[in-house]
Amino acid sequence: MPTIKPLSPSASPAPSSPQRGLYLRKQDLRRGIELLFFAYRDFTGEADEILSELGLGRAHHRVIYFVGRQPDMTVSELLGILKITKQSLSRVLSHLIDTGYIRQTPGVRDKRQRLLALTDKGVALEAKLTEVQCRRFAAAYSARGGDAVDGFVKVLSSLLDEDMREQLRRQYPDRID
Amino acid sequence: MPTIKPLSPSASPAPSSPQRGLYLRKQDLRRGIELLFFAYRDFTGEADEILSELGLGRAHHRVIYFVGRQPDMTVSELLGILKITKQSLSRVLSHLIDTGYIRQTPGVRDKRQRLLALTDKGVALEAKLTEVQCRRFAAAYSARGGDAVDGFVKVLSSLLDEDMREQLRRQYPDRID
DNA sequence: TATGATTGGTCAACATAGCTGACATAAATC
DNA sequence: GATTTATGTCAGCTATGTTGACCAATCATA
Repeated sequence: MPTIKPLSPSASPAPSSPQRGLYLRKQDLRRGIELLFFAYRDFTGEADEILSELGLGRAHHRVIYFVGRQPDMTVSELLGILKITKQSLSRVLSHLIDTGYIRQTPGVRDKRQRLLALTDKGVALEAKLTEVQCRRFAAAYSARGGDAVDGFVKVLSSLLDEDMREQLRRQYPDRID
Repeated sequence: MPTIKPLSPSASPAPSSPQRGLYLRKQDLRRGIELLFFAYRDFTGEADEILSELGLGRAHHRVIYFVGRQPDMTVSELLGILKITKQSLSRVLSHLIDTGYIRQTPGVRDKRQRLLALTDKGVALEAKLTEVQCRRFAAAYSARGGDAVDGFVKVLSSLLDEDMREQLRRQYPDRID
């Protein structure tokens, strides 16, 4: 059983020390980096398993997730969220349309647009995937409480690129940040 | 500034409290899911750019990072952390050895082992990459303060698979969790 | 109305980074 | 001596990203 050894010992002052910026020591920053990596990997793991049984991957999940979140979104909007090329999206999106998870309808205001929405089959899969991920988040949130959740959200949003923060600010106008 | 919604009462509420889990609403959980996705993507973006100029990818970064963190680790240990196949690791690791970022020395206790360590060139790259990532974390941590950092770390660690949490508990014996 | 910009799609080729399976070698262990 | 362990390697497959070129329908406007 491989294990990770502790980082080299430090002066390790008391965690409750009033010293400002104590959490900015190199090893604390590295701990954050590592936690983000491991947490992201574990977080996506469960959904990945469900998806692979259906012959789908994480890229399909992202499309299903965001289309489910905002029905009748345009391809442009989706590209703007995912920040991948339209060729990459096309491969995945075409497959989801062919296999009946997503349907397209021409835009009303602008007939060039293809408005994306989940089919019933898509809704069912989205619900299943979001449920396992929400369950993990709910467990973590419950275990740590509202103040921790608040800090979690704050720090994550500060890790974003500035333009992404702006984008999310518009998306969640009533939330902290 | 938009109104900040009270996410929860400060101290652990009674399980029967009507305010319990206010932050467990579906939309708050989805916000967490999305933030984690966007933050992870943005977080890795900067390092990815540096790497691509050197003809390296994120997989190389992970190897360099963890070898730098724990010099003379074995291949098995690295596999246990990364949780990829040895064939996947081999491709990346061989390249890093060929290009002089990592060196191998036979184990002393067990001569089958190949102990991995960074060369000077590897140390320099690791420092550069870790520096940009630490800078981003330091900015986020400073902006939000110690309580937020504390919550961030707590929630992230609760998002981990149980075996991973156990592994990290051994790694950071003196930290919260 | 003619022109140019926008929205979306497609084909081809390529790179990275995961995977499985089979097999090899040296060293440790029983 | 036989078996297990640590590591490496070959071959091939898959998923998901990239560039570049090009096309069609529609919209906006000079």
